[in-house]
Amino acid sequence: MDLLNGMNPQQKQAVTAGLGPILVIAGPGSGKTRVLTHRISYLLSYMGVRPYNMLAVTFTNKAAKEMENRVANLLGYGDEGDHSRAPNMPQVGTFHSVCARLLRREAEHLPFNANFVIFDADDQVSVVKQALGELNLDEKRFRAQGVHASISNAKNELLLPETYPVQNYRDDVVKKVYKRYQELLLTSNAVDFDDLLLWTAVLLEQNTAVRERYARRFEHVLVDEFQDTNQAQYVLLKHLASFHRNIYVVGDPDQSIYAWRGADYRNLLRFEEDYTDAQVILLEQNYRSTQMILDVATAIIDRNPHRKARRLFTDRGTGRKVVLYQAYDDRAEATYVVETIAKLVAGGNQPGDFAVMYRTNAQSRLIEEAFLRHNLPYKLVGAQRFYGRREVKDVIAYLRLVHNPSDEISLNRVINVPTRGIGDKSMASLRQLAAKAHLAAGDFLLALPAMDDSQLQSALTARAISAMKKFVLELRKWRSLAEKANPADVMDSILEAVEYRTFIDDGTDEGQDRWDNVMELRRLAIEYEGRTLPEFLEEIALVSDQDTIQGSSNVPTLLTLHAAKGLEFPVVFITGLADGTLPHMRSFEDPDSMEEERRLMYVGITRAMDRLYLTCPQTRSTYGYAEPCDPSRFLENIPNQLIDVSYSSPQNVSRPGSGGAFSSTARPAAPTWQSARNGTAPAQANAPKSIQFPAGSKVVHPVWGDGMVLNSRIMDDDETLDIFFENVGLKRVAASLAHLKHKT
DNA sequence: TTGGTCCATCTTTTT
DNA sequence: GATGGACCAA
Repeated sequence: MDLLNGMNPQQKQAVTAGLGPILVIAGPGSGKTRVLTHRISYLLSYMGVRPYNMLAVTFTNKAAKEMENRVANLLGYGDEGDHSRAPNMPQVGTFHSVCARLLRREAEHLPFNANFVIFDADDQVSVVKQALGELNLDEKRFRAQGVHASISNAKNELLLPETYPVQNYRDDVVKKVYKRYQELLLTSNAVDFDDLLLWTAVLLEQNTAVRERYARRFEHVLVDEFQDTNQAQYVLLKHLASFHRNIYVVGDPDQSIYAWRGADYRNLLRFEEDYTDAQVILLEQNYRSTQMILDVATAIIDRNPHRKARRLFTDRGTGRKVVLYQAYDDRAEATYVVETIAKLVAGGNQPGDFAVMYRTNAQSRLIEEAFLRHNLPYKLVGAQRFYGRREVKDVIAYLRLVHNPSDEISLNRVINVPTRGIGDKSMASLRQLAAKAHLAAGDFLLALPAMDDSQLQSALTARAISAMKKFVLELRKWRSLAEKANPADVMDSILEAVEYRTFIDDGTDEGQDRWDNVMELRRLAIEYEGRTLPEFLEEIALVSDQDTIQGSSNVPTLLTLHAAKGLEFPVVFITGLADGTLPHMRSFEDPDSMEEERRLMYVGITRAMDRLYLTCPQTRSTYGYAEPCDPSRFLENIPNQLIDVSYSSPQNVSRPGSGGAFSSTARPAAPTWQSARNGTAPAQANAPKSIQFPAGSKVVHPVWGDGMVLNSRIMDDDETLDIFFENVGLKRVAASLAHLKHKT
């Protein structure tokens, strides 16, 4: 059988396993996606399963698309183009998109209609704020973000407002807000991310007919990244597979990094308990990394208690030691990363071989700046950045309102953007009038031109009424356009009518950037030619950060450790390995969270194929201010023989636990891509060549404060100083990095 | 109602 | 060092 060519016995077993529940525990790089796609092809080609009777679920669109392409390829459809609509393809989708589709189809059984919009994280917080306001609750005491997190957690555990447990006053408040929150969503004909899962799970649980229909249809249900499912997802999968019981799940408890989102890797254990006849298959051989990298990964993850010992082995050879680098500060760290990449590119690596990973999004900034300083291109993974932009949200809100005028969050967002004389007062009156008429504010607004002015005048000023009427005329125009035109045409009509460019592009660079973002959104809309506005809206509501990764450009990738899951790169840098960053300080108190931080590091390490660099700064910037920090405690767990200590900045720095000192060496010079390619390195532009701080000078350091220079010399085009600081003692610093000032 | 300024808060991770 | 809210003058 061609499908099994080149597979190891465990992989073959996993692909050709019989019927019934199957649990595949797949370590990193063990060919998990390959097994899943081959399993699907095997069922279709050899077991006579019809595509219609199969469902495959992933967490990101990117994973779904990749699975689709690989299955299409195996089935001989070629690997080009969009196969999601091909007649012989099974349904492959993310949890959220599969649920959205199901809910639209079954809307008659639900308290909203099939045109519902999907509220994103910002929208959700706005709704919570509105609910808090209506309930007269102190928003200082009950932060909208926090209350929303509680509601979200409740939904992930399938708790409804009625069943929300109350043990203290705050619970009581959350329960009330939760109830009002759901009402507000329904008046907006909206659901949030969590609702997609929650409503689906509840519908399948409570409506026997619907459940039976889907359960009979899906002879085979396959799930990727099962360790990241939450309770809602677990339950809805269970219902979908309840008739045929052919549920095939693939996961790795060591890569569970979404507990904060309600994921529970114990679902893997629960699976074995709920399906006592489940076959369990272990994939242990790693095809990705060198043994050195796997040993470092094992050293980290082995410290987690309650962990079943698992081996990771490879036949890829020993490989090179992992490089550990301590930089003077986070800026120097970023410089080191970029210059090392440039050097390796000069040595023959492709720029696209590299990934730079970090714990928090904020850390990307300095890395980006370092790339920009060296005039080197990079790509940053993060859809949030784009869709979170004000101008992008504005335009999307217009489109959402056109599609679903009940959407009050979008209405509030755009009604006065650009300003058209309809302020908070007028909107409050409008909401009251709408509530009296039992209509959503937007629906009431649409009906407003037909109403008797005299009734309205008691609540609204003539000016407001006329402004609203004018807005309604536009809205109606866009709505009729949306019925026949492409999403991009609707967008154009809106942008022109409201003169949006004049509004956001003030001629400054930032204004130009804002307009560029709008045009980028338009470019995405153009791809939806021939498809409908709701399809466009649904897709942009459910994009994940990973979905924005473009494979084509040959440049380094910058991404969070979370976004790195499922990916692999020849060379990986994990940056910012400082205690408080990784592990994050918010996890210090909670042993479970600390275990998850460790898994996060493990995920990062196991992305690397050939080479791994671990870097940490001695100071980091928080809130814009620099503060000293210690190396990550996780670094202590890596045996010395696996590590090569690279150049460090010229300071005496000790690794925790090792007691060793770093030697002081030159820093590499700054190249550009072209010069990196040619192997020529121009001299560093801003390195001082003469002594600026002679012995005896009094200096001020931004972190360590006042000190006196004991010794000063030029080394490799930089001034190296030994300084005695009043507060922290003797330090060795590089003048180009230390931001020293003469004390006056 | 608008638009300016000033202040607090924020930073974990995201479908 | 960004962003959103509160506050205030016109």
